[in-house]
Amino acid sequence: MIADPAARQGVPEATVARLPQYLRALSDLVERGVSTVSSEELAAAAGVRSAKLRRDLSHLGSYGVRGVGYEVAMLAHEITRELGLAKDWPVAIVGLGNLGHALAAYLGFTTRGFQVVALLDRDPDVIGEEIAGMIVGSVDDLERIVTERGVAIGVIATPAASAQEVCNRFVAVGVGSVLNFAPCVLSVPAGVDVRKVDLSTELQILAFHEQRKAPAAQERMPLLEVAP
Amino acid sequence: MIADPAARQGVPEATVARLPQYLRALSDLVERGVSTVSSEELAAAAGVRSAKLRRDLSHLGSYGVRGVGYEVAMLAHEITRELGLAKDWPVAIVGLGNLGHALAAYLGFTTRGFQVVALLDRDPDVIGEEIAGMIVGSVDDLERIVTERGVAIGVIATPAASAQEVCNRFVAVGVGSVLNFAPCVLSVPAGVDVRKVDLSTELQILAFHEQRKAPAAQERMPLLEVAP
DNA sequence: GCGACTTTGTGTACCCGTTCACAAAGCCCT
DNA sequence: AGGGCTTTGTGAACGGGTACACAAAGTCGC
Repeated sequence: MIADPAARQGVPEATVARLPQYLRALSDLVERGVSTVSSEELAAAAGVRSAKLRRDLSHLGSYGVRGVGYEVAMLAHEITRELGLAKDWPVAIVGLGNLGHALAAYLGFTTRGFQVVALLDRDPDVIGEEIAGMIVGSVDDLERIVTERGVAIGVIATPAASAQEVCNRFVAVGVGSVLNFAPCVLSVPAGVDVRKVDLSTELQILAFHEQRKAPAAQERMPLLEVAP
Repeated sequence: MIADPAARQGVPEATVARLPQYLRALSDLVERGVSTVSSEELAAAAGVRSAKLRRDLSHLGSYGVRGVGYEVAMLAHEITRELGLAKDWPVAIVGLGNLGHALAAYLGFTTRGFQVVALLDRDPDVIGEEIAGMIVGSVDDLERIVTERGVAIGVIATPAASAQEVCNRFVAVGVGSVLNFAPCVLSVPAGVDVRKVDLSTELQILAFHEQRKAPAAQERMPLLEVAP
């Protein structure tokens, strides 16, 4: 029942990327009133192999009891803390077209660990509009608002042409993490994290695999023969 | 100037995931009228190292001329073909809340290689609405519409509770690739591809890194000292 | 026509992450 | 109290992907 004495340097990036999934699965279990879960069960709920789950959790410390499993509430708490979600992070969203609108609604209601504290757009028709209980401000005030409200994470949902400029302004006033929905690469100084979500990229990857499957009449591909 | 004689078995998954970015960078170059590009330049535009770019392209075949670089239009064409985007893939979107709405608008106008051929929802208030030039149909007609219109790629933007059911129905009528925006894991039979896009997961990963940076008053972390 | 220069394509070494398989460790039942 | 059962945590082997560095291959100037 010792906490985490020495495991505190360096959780692998691949593990970090899966922690949110584990956390979601654990939340489901909490709601269903389950108090204990084995690595096998939790792994199934999160869509991974149990060995991988155990390896991942071992990087956080040694929660879990041999012969029994993990205590759901306690593990959820530990992952929450590890991810830095014990308190809410102030988030600003720039660009409130269709996508920005959806993001504002989604983050405003669904997600724990974050609080949308600013919605900013360039279009005068959009400025002043109320979305998810918050008034859209002008992107001209970005620096002031970000500073005042202590924004640490910026979400960019503008067209690609504006994304780099918005990003630069975010970084200049101390935003350390950027989530980019614009279809372009952003340059940032070292120490700033950028993650990119790109719908067409995902679809194109699917298209690649789909093409391999369908024996469409465009190329010979005697890759493998399946019994008919 | 030989095409691709033997390189046709097995492009690594990591390479496939980057091809869309290369394609986008190449499209930008085409618009700017650039006709030739070196691996160094293209890599910079796509945000990767040149060695990685060359290794990736070598998996497609040997386009590119030593001492000169790659012909932009030709390389773009080859990547397009490799990704299976030579023709448009018919796509269906299920769930037209805020996010589905944004996706429909985005795919309807921006993206090449795909054509939205069906918008489906369960809510009678949404059915019949026009979004991006297309009328929303009833999810009850999913099987008929998907079959009639030859949908190969399904996009799920429903609440998590409905996602698995929609997915099952997609798979049952032959949809081979699913893009899932619902925050849950989907079970599919072998041979079906699922990709997941999850906004809160991305934010949580950023929060993790942000927590490591900010010397917030919650844990000792003398990770690195920067000159003030 | 040839030499110098540029840039690709790749052999090689390395590193991160995954998987296997099992010993260590705790609980439960008798 | 102790043996057997269950499940964790991890050493070790493996595999895919990345980075380095350079030889092969082509262009351009003279």
